[in-house]
Amino acid sequence: MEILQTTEAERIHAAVIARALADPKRLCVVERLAGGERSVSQLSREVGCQVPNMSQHLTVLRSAGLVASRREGSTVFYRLVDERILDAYRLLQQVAG
Amino acid sequence: MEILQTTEAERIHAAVIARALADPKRLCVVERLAGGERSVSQLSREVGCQVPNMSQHLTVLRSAGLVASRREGSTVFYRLVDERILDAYRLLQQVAG
DNA sequence: TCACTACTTGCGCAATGACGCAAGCCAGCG
DNA sequence: CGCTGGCTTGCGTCATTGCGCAAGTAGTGA
Repeated sequence: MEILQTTEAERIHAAVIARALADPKRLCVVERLAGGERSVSQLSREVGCQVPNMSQHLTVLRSAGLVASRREGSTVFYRLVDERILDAYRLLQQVAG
Repeated sequence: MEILQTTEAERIHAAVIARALADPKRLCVVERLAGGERSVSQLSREVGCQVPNMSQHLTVLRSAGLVASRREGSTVFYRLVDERILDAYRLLQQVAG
């Protein structure tokens, strides 16, 4: 089965991804973005937190490379960068189940 | 594709799993355990940390339900509970790559 | 320019996490 | 018994995280 990675740098990078997914609200964001891009205010309403807090969560997700943003007028839309994030999330759920 | 989960409890549970994987040393432990069960002292040697520290990391992994332990004499062996953890880890690496 | 909306950033606080070190626990052995 | 090896637990410290609130920035339109 294996070929699990070797270098410390790779482990650190994977840990950053895991850390980004290690919060219920951020997982909720991922769920929403699975349905297409959303603005910050839209996400903060749907997830149920204040806009500054949502902005911070999105910063975490973006610096982990999981989401990207696009500006349209004064509105910023976020989207998932890689569909495999959803596969990873699903696996987490399965292991959790 | 979706049907990503709905309830807050499920998200919290998935977040606990992600948090358990959100540390390079714990990922290293997962890698080692992919090759079969290991004792605490063995893991602490291979991963490169002190035994008490390793014990704590293993506690985190166990309370997330990712590993289980077995006692043989005075030695405690840990093993992976679910092979899908490795799939999840591999996906994290792929997204990271 | 002014006002308004949308978002980001800074700050302070309480909570959590990782680590080292010391102490405790438990099984096996003399 | 005590002693030793293998683990766990407790404690103190320092860094990080999530959050609320206030302030700052940027685009839009009157």
